[in-house]
Amino acid sequence: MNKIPVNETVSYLLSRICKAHRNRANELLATLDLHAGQELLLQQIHQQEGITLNELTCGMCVSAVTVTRTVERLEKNGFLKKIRCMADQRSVRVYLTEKGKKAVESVTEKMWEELEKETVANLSTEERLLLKRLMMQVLKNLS
Amino acid sequence: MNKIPVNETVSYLLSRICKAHRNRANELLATLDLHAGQELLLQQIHQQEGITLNELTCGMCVSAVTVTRTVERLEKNGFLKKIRCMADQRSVRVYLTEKGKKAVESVTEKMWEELEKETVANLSTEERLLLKRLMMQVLKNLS
DNA sequence: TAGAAATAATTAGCCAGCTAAACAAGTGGG
DNA sequence: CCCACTTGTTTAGCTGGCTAATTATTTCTA
Repeated sequence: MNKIPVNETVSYLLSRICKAHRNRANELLATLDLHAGQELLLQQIHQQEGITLNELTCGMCVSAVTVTRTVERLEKNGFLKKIRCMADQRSVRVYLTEKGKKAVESVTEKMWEELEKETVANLSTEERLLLKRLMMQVLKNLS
Repeated sequence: MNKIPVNETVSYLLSRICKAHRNRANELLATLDLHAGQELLLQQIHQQEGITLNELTCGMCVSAVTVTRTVERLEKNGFLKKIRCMADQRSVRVYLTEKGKKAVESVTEKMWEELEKETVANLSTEERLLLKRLMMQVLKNLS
């Protein structure tokens, strides 16, 4: 490392992209009454009805607290409901409401595809694959 | 777009990397008593003594509220001090303390370089340049 | 010159993220 | 069986992010 200025590093570029990406996601999600991160949680629940908070914590790679609170807010807004598990009283299972199911559909069609389209715009198919490969290496480095 | 599963998109990969990168940054910054984002703010101030909050807002690409609050916390923790500008009573100028100046040095040597090294590990010089180019396109797409 | 418009910062409240600690339930070994 | 240990969730409090509204100051226009 030869003292590259901070603002010319991959890290700096990453933090800038992260912010821009998240902001764009939030813009697209606003029309669905959702916040960045919630949509992925809803999709996880959609893939596994009755998933536990613990499973969500692992699947989302976030802390248990974050899951608890996000789920709380989504329940309050009518997207899901939590039910304590009778087989294991420590566990809470989560189920989508009709509103939640509709939201998941909208997330996929109106939000995620649009976000992805914008994110990889002006990149050829080859460049997209290349970008993915490099990014996977970065993710591996940081995990 | 041919209905790529969400978890195979560049966007999803991005959000995962963002989280991992930010967490790693926070780990490295914890020893310096700083939080992700604060270090870049301190560096901006270091580059321009007496920078205004408004200039920081533009330079950091964040909201004025975020700058106000982060600066508040950094002042409280002794890294900087704010002084209202006499020429324009609306403005606040920010100056690093000795503690703040030392922190900026440490940020560069003990945190940012380490983070960058880990982020681009296992990538050749060519791959790094390529990654930067592709990422710049992504940033441009999202801005 | 006076008042409207613009500007800089702050307040209030919402969000996802985190660590540490606490609480309740479950497990397993002596 | 009993209790130490583990597990799942929640509480408490901190952070950077945001929007909308507010306050004080400055600028601009008629």
